Formats: sequence, structure tokens, C-alpha cells
Amino acid sequence: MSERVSFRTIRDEMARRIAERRWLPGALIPGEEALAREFGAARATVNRALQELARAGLIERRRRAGTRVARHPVREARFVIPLVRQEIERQGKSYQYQLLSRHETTAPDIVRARLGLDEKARLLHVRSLHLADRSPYQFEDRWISLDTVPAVRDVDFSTVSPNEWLVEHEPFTDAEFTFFAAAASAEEAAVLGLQEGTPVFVGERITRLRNKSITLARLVHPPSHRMVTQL
Amino acid sequence: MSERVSFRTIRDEMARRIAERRWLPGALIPGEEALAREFGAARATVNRALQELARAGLIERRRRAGTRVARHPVREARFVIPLVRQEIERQGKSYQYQLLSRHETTAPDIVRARLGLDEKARLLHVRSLHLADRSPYQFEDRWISLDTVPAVRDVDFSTVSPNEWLVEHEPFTDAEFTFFAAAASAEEAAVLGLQEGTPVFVGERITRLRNKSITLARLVHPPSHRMVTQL
DNA sequence: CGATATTTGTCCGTATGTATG
DNA sequence: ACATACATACGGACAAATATC
Repeated sequence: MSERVSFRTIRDEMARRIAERRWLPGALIPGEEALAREFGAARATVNRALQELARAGLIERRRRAGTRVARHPVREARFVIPLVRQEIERQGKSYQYQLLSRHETTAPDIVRARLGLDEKARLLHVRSLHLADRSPYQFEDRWISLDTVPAVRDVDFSTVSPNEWLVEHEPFTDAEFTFFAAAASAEEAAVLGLQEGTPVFVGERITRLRNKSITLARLVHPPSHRMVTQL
Repeated sequence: MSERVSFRTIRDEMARRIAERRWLPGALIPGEEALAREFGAARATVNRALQELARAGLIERRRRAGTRVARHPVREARFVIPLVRQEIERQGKSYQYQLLSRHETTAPDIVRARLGLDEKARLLHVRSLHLADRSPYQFEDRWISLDTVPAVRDVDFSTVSPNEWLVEHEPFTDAEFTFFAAAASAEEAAVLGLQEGTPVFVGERITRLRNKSITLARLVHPPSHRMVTQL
């Protein structure tokens, strides 16, 4: 008789009640057991629906205190971090890659500080360019720790970008991203075909394997670049 | 005797096997039933652990085909969309707000197009400034649809920012964010105390309630601004 | 191409753990 | 200390997708 009820149905119905203000911000909503009865589902199913809403920031849950509609929905947006190649190909454009330079060296203080390395640490410095339909899309300026990733000594990066090689060969546990606007340096301007001082969109990425730093990458885009995300 | 095993334990152990390359990219991992036996847990518990890893992008699952370690872990980062005020106060700085202008009008074509409105649509145009420790932090240039949110006619926004008022009073179901770098316009430069043409970090936000557009906001930050996110 | 077997997806009902008012 | 409400575990069942024969 009673048809099965999906946690999605329950989740969406509760989200609707919140959006339509039938459940007001700050208000206590019914307990799991009551909701389970109302929707004709098991408590575990209701729980799953509630968990998703909590994760989305629409409700706040506390043991014993119950579940409330969030007053200031701390919503979080997600954006994917794809390979540059995939990002470009998904736009229906052709992808090209150029290696600009590759040197083993020690790092400038700023780089060492951000990666938490000491003065003697050896790093590989790789500069490269990613193009979409033959025009510059992203200038990648990357430092790779040779202590953490000795294997990169044997990779010449002439055909495979550091981005792609690392994703393929080097697992990481933590990553940190910083995005900001900056004026193109002389070098960045030259590589990207811009005037020096033109606004550029910069993403910096640090990845680590447990405590050990793997790499610091500075990814510079021309001002036409858009970073888009939903919800 | 057999103690209960948490899905977190199982999840973390499997994540470790992937990070340590005991399970290689592209490889098929054991089925849920086998894992349940190995970890001494119920299949539902293993399933929850696997779901979380799949959501994090470490594995890819398909019915009948089984579960594989992702070749190109499409990891997604999350960033929170807080109120500007909270964002500033969390940095230990004092928050100030200034209303710059507030007009009821029709919108320029670009705005109408992005919000999907017709020519006769009435909008409220609000310009305001958010300051951190008395220096300009964000210039907010916002259009609000009066069809969707007639209540804003009665709000003067002299002490409460549109950002805050909308979050508090107007629920939304969808939001879209776009981030990019741009050169400061004459107006933006004047408001933020910059030279015209200085690189600025721009976030554009569109929110909707189901199909109806609520608002389009252009949020302009000085070049010192950093948007940071983890994992 | 169609039937089938396999694997994940999700639900149920129950039981117990845990944080907290 | 206690009751309450959420958190999560178990085992069983069926549904849905799909690789393979």
C-alpha cells in the first residue's frame, strides 16, 4: 500500500517549507520521529534528509535541543578544481601547452616561507603556458619541492604540464586556494600578451601531503577570465 | 565482543589507501560486501563511507561496474558566503556601513538581460559601501527586482545594508557567483579611494527564488583583497 | 538485441551511543 | 542525574542501473 518515500522528496519538501517561510528562521522544527510519522518514512530516512539540509546550511541541529531553521543561512558555494585542459576542452576550445622554463634551484624567501621550507631546500621551478584556441589562457608559475617529490627530477614537462603530471602521480591530502586581482608584471604581461599593469585574475594553490609541502602554483589569467560557481 | 566500527574510521582508512597508492588511480576496489566483511561492519556503514569519498571526488561509483579510484580526482573546494559584516568582524576589524544612493528606476539592458526581466520592470538600485576599520572594503552596487521583492520599497537601507536585509528577509533557492579581475571604473575608484584603472577583485552574485530573479549585486574589492578557501 | 547477473542505491525497523538542556 | 533528541550502527530487503553473455 504505502509507497516508499525517498529522502530526496523529504529533503526537498522541507527545503520548500523553509523557502516559503512556513518554517520561519530560528524556529524549531518537528523532531525526527514526528517527521518520520508525517512523511510515512523510517527515522533513518528523515535523518538523511535533515543531514543534507544541515550540510547545506539551511538548518542547524543540536542534540537534545532539536533542529532549527538557520537565521543566517551560512551557505557555502562549491567550485570544482578541474585540470586546466579539461576546463578548456569543456568550453569546446582546443587546448595547447607550452613549457617556458624548467630549473632546479633554491627558492626565493617568499616561496620558502609559504611552503614552510628551510634555506637549503631544493625546488624545481617550472613556468608554462596553457592556451585555449591558440590564445593564452593561463600562465602557470610553479615551485615543486624536490624533497617531497623527488620523482619530478626525471620529468621534463615538455609535453605534460606540471598540473597534469602532479594530479596523476602525486596524491595530496590538503590544498589551499587564494584568489585575488593584481596588476600584470612585465613577465606575466609578456607571456599573456597583455600590457604591463593590466588587471589579471590570480589563483594561488598550495598542496600538501600530510605535513609535507608538495607545490606552490601561481596561476595567472587575463582579465577576460571568469570563475563561475552555482548555489 | 566485536566493537562497533564507525563509518569515519572506514572512510579515513580507505582515503589513506588511496593516498598511499595501495589502491591505484583507475583501479577497481573491492565491492561493498567484501569491504563490509573486511572491516567487520554492515554494508550500510561501508556504503556511507564510500558515499563520502565519492562526494569528495576520490572515487567514482557506478552500479554494476563497481567502484574505482578516480584518475583525475575532480576535487571541489567550498567557500562560505558570509555576510560582509561577519567577514570583516571575523578578521577582528570594526565594521562600518554607508549608503551612497537609493533609486527606484528601470534597469540598463545589461542588468535586465542578466536578470531575465522585460523592459517595463521596475527595480531598486542601491549603491553602498562596506568599510573595515574605516577603510573601504567592498563597494556594493545592487539591483533588486521590485516585482519579486515589493517589500524593499519600505526599506530605506540607511542603517541596514541590502546584503543583510535580503539575507534576513528574502529566502532564495538558487544563487550564481562569478569572480573576475577588472580595472576600477572612475566611480569605483572614487568610492574605494583608488586610482582609476587599478585592478579590483569583482564578485557578481545573482539570486533567484525558483524562477523569479531577486537581485543582481556587483561587489567590488580593492586589490589587497584575498579570497581564501581550503581543500 | 535481449535476458541476466552483479553491484550500487536506498529504504525499513530496530537498537544503541552520545551530547546536552 | 536524567530525559531528550540527534548520531549512527546493524541486518535485511528491494530497486535501479548496467556489464556481459
